[in-house]
Amino acid sequence: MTRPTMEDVAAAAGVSRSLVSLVFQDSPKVSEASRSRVLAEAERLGYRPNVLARQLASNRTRTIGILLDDLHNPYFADVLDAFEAQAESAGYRALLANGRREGERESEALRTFIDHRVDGVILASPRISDSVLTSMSKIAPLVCVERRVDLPRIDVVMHDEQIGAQLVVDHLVGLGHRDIVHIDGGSGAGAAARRDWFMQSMRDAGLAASMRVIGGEFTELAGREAAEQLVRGAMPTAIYCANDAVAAGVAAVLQREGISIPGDVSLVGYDDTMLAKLDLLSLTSVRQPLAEMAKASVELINRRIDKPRRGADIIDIAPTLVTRRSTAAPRA
Amino acid sequence: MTRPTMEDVAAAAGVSRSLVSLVFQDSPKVSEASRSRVLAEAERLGYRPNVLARQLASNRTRTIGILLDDLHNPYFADVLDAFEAQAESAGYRALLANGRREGERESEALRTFIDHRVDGVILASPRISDSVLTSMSKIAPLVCVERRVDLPRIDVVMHDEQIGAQLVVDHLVGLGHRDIVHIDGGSGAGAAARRDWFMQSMRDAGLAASMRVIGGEFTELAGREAAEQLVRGAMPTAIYCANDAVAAGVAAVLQREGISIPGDVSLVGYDDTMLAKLDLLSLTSVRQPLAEMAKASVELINRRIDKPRRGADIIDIAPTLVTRRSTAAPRA
DNA sequence: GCATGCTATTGGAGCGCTCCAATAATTCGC
DNA sequence: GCGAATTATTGGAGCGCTCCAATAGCATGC
Repeated sequence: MTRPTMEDVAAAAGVSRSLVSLVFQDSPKVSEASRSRVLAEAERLGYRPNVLARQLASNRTRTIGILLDDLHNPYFADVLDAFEAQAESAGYRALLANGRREGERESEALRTFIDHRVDGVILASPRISDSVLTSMSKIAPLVCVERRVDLPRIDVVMHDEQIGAQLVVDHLVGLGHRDIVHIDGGSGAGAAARRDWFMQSMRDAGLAASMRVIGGEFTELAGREAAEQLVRGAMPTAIYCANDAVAAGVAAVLQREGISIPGDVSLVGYDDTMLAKLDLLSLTSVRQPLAEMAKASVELINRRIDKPRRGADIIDIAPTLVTRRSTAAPRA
Repeated sequence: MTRPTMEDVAAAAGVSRSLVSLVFQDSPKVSEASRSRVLAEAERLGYRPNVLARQLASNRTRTIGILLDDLHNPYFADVLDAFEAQAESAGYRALLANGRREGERESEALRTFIDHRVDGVILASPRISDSVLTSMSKIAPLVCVERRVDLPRIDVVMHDEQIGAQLVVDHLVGLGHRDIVHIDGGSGAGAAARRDWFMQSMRDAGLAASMRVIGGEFTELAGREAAEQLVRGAMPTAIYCANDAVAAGVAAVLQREGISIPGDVSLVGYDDTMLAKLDLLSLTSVRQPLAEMAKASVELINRRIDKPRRGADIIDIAPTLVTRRSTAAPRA
């Protein structure tokens, strides 16, 4: 299993190793004749450049690390798609890691990225402590997505929670709902902002009196528990959930109780994941502008590579609402 | 952002670079005094070994590539968990890649792994052509999971489809079902085996006459289409789906038609993904023995590193059935 | 025909590490 | 207390590449 090196290709093509190197760097100052001869020999020998050696010599890996909090959450599969595509179109290779919802594991993965000399790291909803983030940010450019850190050299990309809340409330109020409950994400990342903007939007709509918030978490189980509570007490006409998983839990309880969606209650989720698209749920949900967020993130990394000591940027991008069958006008 | 090297640590600790190298390899032949001095200086300088240089010099990366067909399918998140954990406990680092259900992309990702000199690659349900597999297998050890290739040097790990089918049929027949429909996975990987063993199990149960198969695919949409067909024709008492996504599609149609699960029809899925666990579905499903499969895969890679020219192994591992609320005795 | 300015090619140093053979320091038996 | 055996440390070559300064080749202009 010993593989050919540049030296071998050079010898076969009757040129120097340097020339072969230039060919594989797509250098314009190689004659057409040499280029094609080298490529032909490389092909014949089955030569592929050794990325490790290349990276070591050039001190540039052209690789971005993408750290995802939880690959079990279908939302992160969407995040991955968008970010991987952006990294690639900017000429980077993407390395993935799975944080499994533990700050400790995430820190470990971040260190692994740094050991591999990635040019930058994108952290999606990270749980890593500020102190680890700070020390790592001195070594490589870091971008936090969907977590609003306030640290000297770390850029942040968010989707605009205020607009998300407004879209939901406007949609529901437009349909005629007044009695709206929000099941929140508890202490999860972004949960507080989501809840606060819901309340603000309700107040703006003049519905401060009829708004309610139930404590939850970003899980299906939390959705079931919150729904049990509602079923036993006063049902609203619409339920706005912290994410799609919560909405799935709510739907399960409502179905069991014979409460129809959207006939009796309208249901709204957040993140527009695969769950929302299931025909079983067909859930109205807020879609994050992942493509734009990804684009902004990669640009921020490029900017920080050029200018490492720049102050931190915070970028907010507007989400959209995807309406499906889970919302309708309330019963008259 | 210039980082300290071994040389710097050696100078600071007053020893040679070789000694520092030995310390970071956990060599037993370093005196306790030197070891602690070196580690202290490394810590003080914030030194971390350059993985690239290490890998280049040692010609061993201690890294395994894990190639997943589709990160949007929650099944692969489970696969990832199991395989990543196994790789790590065997002392490997795991690199991930997302094939996005396209053979071409998967080939590209496989090449990237190979360029990075991974010690081996685990391919989960790959769509890569046999010719690419063959040529890559000459460069690095490859293990195919859940795809039964028959190529000289490529080991295969499968879960046992025959047992899976038997578990399902035995469970349903045990509950009293006789009229059972299978919605198959069409041309998807493993679909044929799943269908064939269903038919065989039905025959073994003496139900050859009442078994039915409907053509489908491994998607929710396919499940809805198949269910529409059943609703318009003769409903069975139990439906066994090629995977959980298909079952979710079936459930959506049945719910809309007011057909109760499991009151009117029992429903069984496959893969025991997050979908099956949703309370909304609470789906009886076949669970693949991912931990064992992962363990076997890593062992096969180790064996092939030691003995590259070994014949190909095929390993089958028995799945289990997870029963939930979607199955019950048929109406009398 | 010869300096001039090109462009195409080359050799060598160096990236940060590992590994090996050689050397230095320590321990042990008697 | 001395050589042998053992243990700890070192220098140097080499992994496969990039990058730079130096050189070779070659058409121009006069």
